[in-house]
Amino acid sequence: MDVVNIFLTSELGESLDDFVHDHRRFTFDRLGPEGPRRLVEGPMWAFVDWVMPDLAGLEMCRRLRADPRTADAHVTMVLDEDDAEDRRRALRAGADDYLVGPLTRTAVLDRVLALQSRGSERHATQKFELGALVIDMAALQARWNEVPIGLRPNEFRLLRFLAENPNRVLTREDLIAGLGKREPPIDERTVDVWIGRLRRAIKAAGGGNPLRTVRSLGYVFDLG
Amino acid sequence: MDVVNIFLTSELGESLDDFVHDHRRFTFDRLGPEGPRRLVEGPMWAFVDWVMPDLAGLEMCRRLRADPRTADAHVTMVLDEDDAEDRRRALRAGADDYLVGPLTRTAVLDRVLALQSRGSERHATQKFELGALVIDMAALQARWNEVPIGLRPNEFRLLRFLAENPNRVLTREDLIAGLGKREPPIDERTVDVWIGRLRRAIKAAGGGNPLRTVRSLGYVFDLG
DNA sequence: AAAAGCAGTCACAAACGCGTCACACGCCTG
DNA sequence: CAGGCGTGTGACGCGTTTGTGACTGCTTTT
Repeated sequence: MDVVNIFLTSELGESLDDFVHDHRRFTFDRLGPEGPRRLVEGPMWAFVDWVMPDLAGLEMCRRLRADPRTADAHVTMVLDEDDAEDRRRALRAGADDYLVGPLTRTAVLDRVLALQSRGSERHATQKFELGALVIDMAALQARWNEVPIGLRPNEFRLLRFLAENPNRVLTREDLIAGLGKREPPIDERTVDVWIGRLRRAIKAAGGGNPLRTVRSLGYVFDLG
Repeated sequence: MDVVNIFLTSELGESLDDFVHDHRRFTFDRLGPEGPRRLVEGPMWAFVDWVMPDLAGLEMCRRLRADPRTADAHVTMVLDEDDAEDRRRALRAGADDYLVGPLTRTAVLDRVLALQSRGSERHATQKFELGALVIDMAALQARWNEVPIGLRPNEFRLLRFLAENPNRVLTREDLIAGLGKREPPIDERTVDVWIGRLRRAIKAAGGGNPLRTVRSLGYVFDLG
């Protein structure tokens, strides 16, 4: 299930903690002058006050838009009063929406729930997570506990295929076919070398050995 | 001097011909169902009616955003009445701005002149900041730690497209398509030369190398 | 205990992919 | 029209990747 991340510029975040506790799908964080503190996954909403302690709200809006981490967040500006000129400026600065009046708990939740129910289409970046191992299909990169694993193209494909069929013995034939190698027919013993290289790469990144050998049959990606 | 290109969905274009004649800085063209007819250089504005003969205005908005030729145009939607829900939909479909009421000659000119004079307050997609790298779409210039990078047009477009999809492997095919090159079909190996030239230009400005090669797949703009 | 079967590892040659250069073509400018 | 600039392409060379055979050590079978 996707987690919804909400960033706020006001103190309201703390008063929402109980709500977060009850609804684990939500995450709240307060926006500092530099933008979001954490890098998050999933849908994001930002609520930006027109006036902020260290920074004008408009400038914050622009920074959120300029920062690729938050470029596609839904930004709602909070205006003091319903002034047409302010509204225009907010939209121009990159806000998607605005909200008039003080930032209250119900106002935030209403807005988020309303927008969420409207099923916004988001580009779902494919990403596997198998314990400490994360396979990022967009960046074509694998990490073990956030440590990048230096994989060669074939090794990456192999790891991906194994991770897609966890807890299942894959024969050498399966693996060769799974990597789309047809021509010329690959010697099955070559798979052993692939596995060896993949294991070494994972170990070099400080990882364990999720690849178990099943004698006379093949290999398994062990989950848990 | 830059020419300002304006696209319209209504018949208004013809009645603006005299104005164009007097002010050679402006170019008007009517938007067909497929998007702009001509490929133009320089700042672009598009005015899209809420209702269009062959296509819903919202769909046109999305197409303008999706088409790399017009992705950074300033899109203003023309609403029939000031409905909050319509406004929201327009903005979500990619519009930068909206305008209530019929599309008249003065309304168009006012809007364009107002936005143009307001140079600094542009939509956020006009300025990226990725660490030391800043891409200023308005000035069509990139800087590394404030040092301008001498980029040729194609290199600028390439950098822009890469920076818009950070941490994501883009195949040579993606890049060719992303730069809107169709005719004649570009040899994929040409992309290597583009990348090489772009890297050299960045290095010449004292910059690092944010462009990572992913062997046998493509290139990534590395963020952080 | 010997023999056969199986997997891990190494070294190496061939193939592959990429960076780079020089050149040709088209375009605009003076 | 000459010259400069931007750009696409073929060609060359280098480093990396990868499939394979050989050797080794462990396990199972006879």
